Amino acid sequence: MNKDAAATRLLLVGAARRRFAFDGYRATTVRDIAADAGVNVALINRYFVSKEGLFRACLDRAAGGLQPDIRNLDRVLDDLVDHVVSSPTDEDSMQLLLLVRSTGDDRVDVIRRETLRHHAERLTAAAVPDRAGSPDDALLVRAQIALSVVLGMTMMRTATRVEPLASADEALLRAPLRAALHALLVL
Amino acid sequence: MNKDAAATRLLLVGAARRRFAFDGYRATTVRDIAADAGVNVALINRYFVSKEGLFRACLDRAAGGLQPDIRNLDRVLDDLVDHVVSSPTDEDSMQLLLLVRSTGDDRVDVIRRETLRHHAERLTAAAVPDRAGSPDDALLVRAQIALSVVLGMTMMRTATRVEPLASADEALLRAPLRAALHALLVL
Amino acid sequence: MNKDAAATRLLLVGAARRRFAFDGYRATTVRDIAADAGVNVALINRYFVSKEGLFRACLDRAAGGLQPDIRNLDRVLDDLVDHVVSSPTDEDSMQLLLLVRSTGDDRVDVIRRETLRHHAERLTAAAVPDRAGSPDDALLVRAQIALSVVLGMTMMRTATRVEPLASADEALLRAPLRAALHALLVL
Amino acid sequence: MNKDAAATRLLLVGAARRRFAFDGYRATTVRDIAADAGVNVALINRYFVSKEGLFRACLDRAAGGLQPDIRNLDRVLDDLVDHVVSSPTDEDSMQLLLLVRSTGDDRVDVIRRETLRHHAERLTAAAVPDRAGSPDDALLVRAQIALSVVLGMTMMRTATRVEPLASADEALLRAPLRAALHALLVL
DNA sequence: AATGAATGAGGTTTCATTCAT
DNA sequence: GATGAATGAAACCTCATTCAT
Repeated sequence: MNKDAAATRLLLVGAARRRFAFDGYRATTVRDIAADAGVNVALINRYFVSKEGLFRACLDRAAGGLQPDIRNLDRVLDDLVDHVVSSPTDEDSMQLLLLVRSTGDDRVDVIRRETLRHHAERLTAAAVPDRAGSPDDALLVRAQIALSVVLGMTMMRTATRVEPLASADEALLRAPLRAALHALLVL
Repeated sequence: MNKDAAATRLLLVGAARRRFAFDGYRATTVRDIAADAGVNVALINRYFVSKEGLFRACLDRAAGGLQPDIRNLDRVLDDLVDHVVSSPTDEDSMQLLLLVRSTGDDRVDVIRRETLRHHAERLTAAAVPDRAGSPDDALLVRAQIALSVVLGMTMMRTATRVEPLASADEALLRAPLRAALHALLVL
Repeated sequence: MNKDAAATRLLLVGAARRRFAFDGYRATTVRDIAADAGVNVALINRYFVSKEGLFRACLDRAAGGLQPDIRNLDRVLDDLVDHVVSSPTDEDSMQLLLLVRSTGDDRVDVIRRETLRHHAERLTAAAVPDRAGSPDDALLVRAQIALSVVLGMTMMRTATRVEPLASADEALLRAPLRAALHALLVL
Repeated sequence: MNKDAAATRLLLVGAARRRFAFDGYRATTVRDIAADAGVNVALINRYFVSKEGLFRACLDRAAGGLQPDIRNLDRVLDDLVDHVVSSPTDEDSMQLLLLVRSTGDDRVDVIRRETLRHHAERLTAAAVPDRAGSPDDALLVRAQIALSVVLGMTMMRTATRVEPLASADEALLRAPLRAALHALLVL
């Protein structure tokens, strides 16, 4: 019995992120999460009020990752590629998946969409620094397509687990992925 | 009160495809599907044994779509692009989404993965006709990344509905999407 | 297995009225009610949406009873007395108890209070027919005190079961009860 | 952080009486009581073993109130009337309510019934002093009906809050209430 | 003595499925 | 063949209580 509340919360959020990202919101039960975290189910409600509250907490942390705040487009592309190639193993790789997992609650949906839009705006800022303030739709669409690539691949590799993509070596992934992103973001 | 069994089955599969693709497997209830189809709930079990059986029937039909059986790579790329731009409105646009919706049943998962792999092989065949019989992993990976692009965008447009991507005009989508696919499949 | 929906609803409402009146809203579980009615628990939600919906349905029926729509005050007093003396055995005797059982839901509380007030107004109309339209507070208070007597005794006899009151013979109850009501309503 | 155990107990019993009387036993949570008392929840179990133990402690104190140990019937009637008119505000007014709040535990029920019966006997002693030792059922029933009046009105005024009764002025209540009690207890 | 963390039992509700007409 | 009724399993959540500090 661990008597550290903060640690327990982290345990729960960690377990929840994995389950939500991998199995989807509806398919994961709070008992699954609690079992993974090794704590009692009731603590989910105690600390996060509801299953949805726990999901929201996962989103909050997820919003932190995938932050390309550098002005160097090359570095940004590298980050995106890194994000994908590390996907089945890395902790952060599930953050993007969380953003497409629906809970059925409208307020959560709004947060999800805003977060995704925010990421896209950051990408456009990196791609066309001089027009950073007011990106037009054409640019945003390109950025969001780029995010779609990352998202689609992460799904295929982690959730759907299609071979050979899922267990493909880093060497096989980097070149084509970078080519695709390059075609989208470098004008 | 439709006395034509075959027609009822079609009605159910149609409604189920929409629901499964859009809301996910767990989030859609058989009552939703039956209501959409305008038939009695019990008929789902009568005709498809179980909810999972209905999903399997949707997969069977889904496997039929997205068949690039032409040897012309240009046409194939056009088909993929068409698939995406028609996504929120078109009936067939949800077929790919079905392939990433998990049911929790392992046997269904196998079918899903095989279908996706099959699609990838067809894509490689179109890309490199002379090596059609035995594609190497590098080619398959490229094809699956291409599918990931289509898949990721379809999710963003239909399920997640991120703007401006979701309601972007065809004119804004075609060029970047085609560029990305070109970078992936044309060597 | 009874396949008559209307009959099942009646069964449930009947069992619920007894339980709610006797044990109180919070103390009665939907499983208790379903067991008493001899039907499956899920039917409560099917037919009445929620436990609270079932309670509301009980209130609706309860509102029908205890209707002294006769202009003869003597008859009205007799009715009230009858209501009390029949209390532990009679079906209708629990209707007044329902009106003081709180659910915690504010909307239900409003209904309860309105129903009680409505009963009081009817009583005043019987007591002072010529001022039926606009009873003043003094009259309403007297009527509500009379209702309190009926209510208090019903509680004591059915829920609390204090002896000798609970099993007191009709002969012992009528005279004092009627005297009290007379003192309240006959000016 | 009160270091005085006795004071903490009083705080808890006070808060519990209010909650139990007003909301009922099942509807009040031990956390509510602890919060009202401003102490930690675990102390309820520490000092009173269980929620039921706390209720029992409330009953013990409640038994002390409403003691018409005077031989003057007029004074006794005044006390009863006072008890009712002071009901929404006064601390002691909830003591009678406690006596009709069931916990579901049979042993507690016995205590409750005995306490109520005891009160009735005291009333008969005041009404007919010469037969104080062995009251017959007819007298006890009259006394218990009188208690029912007080109880019913207290419920209507505090728990159900029916208007105009709940906020009726003392002047409007005294006369009819005394008339009813007089009809019951003065032979 | 007091507190916050943790637990387990039990409550309501949802939902896929089966039964009977 | 089709329908509404009925069922049981399981999900989320609440809450009294116990544990460890």
